[in-house]
Amino acid sequence: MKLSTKGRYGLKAMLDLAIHNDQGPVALKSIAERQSLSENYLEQLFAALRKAGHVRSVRGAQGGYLLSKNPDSITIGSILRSLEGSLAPVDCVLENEPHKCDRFDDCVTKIVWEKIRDSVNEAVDSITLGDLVKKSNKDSVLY
Amino acid sequence: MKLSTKGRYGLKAMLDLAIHNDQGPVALKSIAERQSLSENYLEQLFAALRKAGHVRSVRGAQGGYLLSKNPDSITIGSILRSLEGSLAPVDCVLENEPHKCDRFDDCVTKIVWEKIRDSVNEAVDSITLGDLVKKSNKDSVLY
DNA sequence: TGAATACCGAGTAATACAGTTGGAATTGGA
DNA sequence: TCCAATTCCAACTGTATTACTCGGTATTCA
Repeated sequence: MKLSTKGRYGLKAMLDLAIHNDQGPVALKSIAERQSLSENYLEQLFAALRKAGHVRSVRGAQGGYLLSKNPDSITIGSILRSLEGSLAPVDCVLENEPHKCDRFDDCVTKIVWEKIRDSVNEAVDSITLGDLVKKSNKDSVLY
Repeated sequence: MKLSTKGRYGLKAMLDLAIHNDQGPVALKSIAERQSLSENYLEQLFAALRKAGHVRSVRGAQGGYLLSKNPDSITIGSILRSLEGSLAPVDCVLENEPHKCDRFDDCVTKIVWEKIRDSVNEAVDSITLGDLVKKSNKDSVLY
């Protein structure tokens, strides 16, 4: 039940971006340096975040990434799901296209998986990127 | 954020055991056959379940496993945690010994990880094995 | 024009997962 | 008393996933 580095690094990077967003496009290089992450790896994560509509890019010199929405309207859940895929604990209760097994209709353990899925989604959808920005100390590198 | 087969198979097996528990020791072979699982693999899972105090074993011919407690007092959470380890989404918010990073005290994303951890634990601890037994159709193999 | 950037696809080393294998110890029943 | 059925245990192994790296192209600002 561990999150992969995609979700962990991606959220850190999005928070970094949100904090520096008002200073024009933020280059991945600067995020990578501040957060001690691989710039090359961040490229992959931002490709997914861009496809999900969370960020938009500015190419060329002095380019970088900008949030495409207000931080208050970006939930942590939408960020994590765009990077990790569904947060469902097993494939048979995927939100969109559940991978049905032959016992699907009579499965009792499914109750458990659905409850986990729903409570995780509820938890991460109840926090926005804006919430985290407000809680971080903008003058510090520590967040 | 997927559960491994340990948690999935282990819960299935525990439910199977709970349903057949009143008929004396249940051999892993029979659980494996009913649930289409590897008997050898189940051995590993039951070693963990035994150490956690959920089942007790009877060795020798006609031996097998028995629940060591009433199904109503075994939470799904305690089963899953004994098989999967902590259900925390990242190591820095492990319940017992958090793996602290150098930004631990000022970390904002930690808020998210703690919330996920707590809501997963709450979800799985609110269901007992007894609840699942009551919901399964004992006459059917389908559960 | 050149440096700085995003963009893209493929390659790779390390790790974790999902078992298998071979045996030893125990016990009930023929 | 011995055999078959079972738990118990510790390696071993193939496969898949993760967490990146690498090399190159496209774009844009100064």
